[in-house]
Amino acid sequence: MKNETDSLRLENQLCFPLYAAARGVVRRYRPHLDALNLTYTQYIAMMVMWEERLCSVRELGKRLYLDSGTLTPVLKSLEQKGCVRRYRSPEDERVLLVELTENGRQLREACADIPYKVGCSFDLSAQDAQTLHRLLYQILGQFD
Amino acid sequence: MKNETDSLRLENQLCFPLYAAARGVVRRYRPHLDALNLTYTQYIAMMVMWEERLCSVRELGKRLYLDSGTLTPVLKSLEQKGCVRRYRSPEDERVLLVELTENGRQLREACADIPYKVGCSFDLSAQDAQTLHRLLYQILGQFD
DNA sequence: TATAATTTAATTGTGCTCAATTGAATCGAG
DNA sequence: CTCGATTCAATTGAGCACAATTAAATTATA
Repeated sequence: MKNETDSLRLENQLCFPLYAAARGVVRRYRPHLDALNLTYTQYIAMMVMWEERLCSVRELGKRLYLDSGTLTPVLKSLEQKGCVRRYRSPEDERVLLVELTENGRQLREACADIPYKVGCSFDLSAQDAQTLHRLLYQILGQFD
Repeated sequence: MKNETDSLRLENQLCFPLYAAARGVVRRYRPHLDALNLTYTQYIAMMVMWEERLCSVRELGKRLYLDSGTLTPVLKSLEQKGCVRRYRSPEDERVLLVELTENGRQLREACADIPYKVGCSFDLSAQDAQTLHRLLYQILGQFD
């Protein structure tokens, strides 16, 4: 039987373990990404670029649930590293297109084993991972 | 049958929905916390204080999976608002003790309905919430 | 067509996260 | 007791998250 006291206990919140686990998992990626001179946000942005090759900032933001305030500096940094090109769409000058470069494409091979390595570092059964995946996307679906 | 191509797809990662869902959930708290002039990090710090009343920065950090670089400014801000007091332990001057004030205690009542309100805004069955909770703590347990 | 509304990305400012470093206090081995 | 190691919090610097604002381009409407 829950009351106000229980509801404000840290361990009864969903937000807390969610937030802490997310940061912890990102921390596990860091050593692998450091070696490739990538931040985590740059990495997930590149994941979209590997799938799309050409993509507007807006589309990228929708996929990643991030706005231009976050993406603009991330994409500028990726451009400086030569992973993407950025240019205004000729059809609509408001739209900034981001395009994968050959350099960026090659980075994908270097990243190929990261998910496996990080995945192995977690003691989570395939069944549990799948359940977690499903529940997270169920939550994410409510942010559209 | 998975290959490198699949493993680097955004939607096959666990890290991505975890991170995005965590931020989305925190965003749902924001309007409620804004009304009380609290940030999310201040809020979870207060949750520990409501449970402990007196707690070192180190213990707080262990509970929240945060270090002093994050906590120091958060706790200073909470002190300025009059929610906690901070003072060095007489037994060990290295240790900074954080103590709940009467003001801080009263804040708890004002926060009492936040978990319920936020919880209601998610379409997640009690069963699913419990499963998610279990899986997240299973992951968190690997960060100790 | 003129202008009002909308869309898009960039910018700005505040706060969080984290790694690395610093400095003080304490502890432990000799 | 002394010196080196450890512990603890604070600080610093880099990068991310996000709300709010700005400016330009486009679209819709009167």
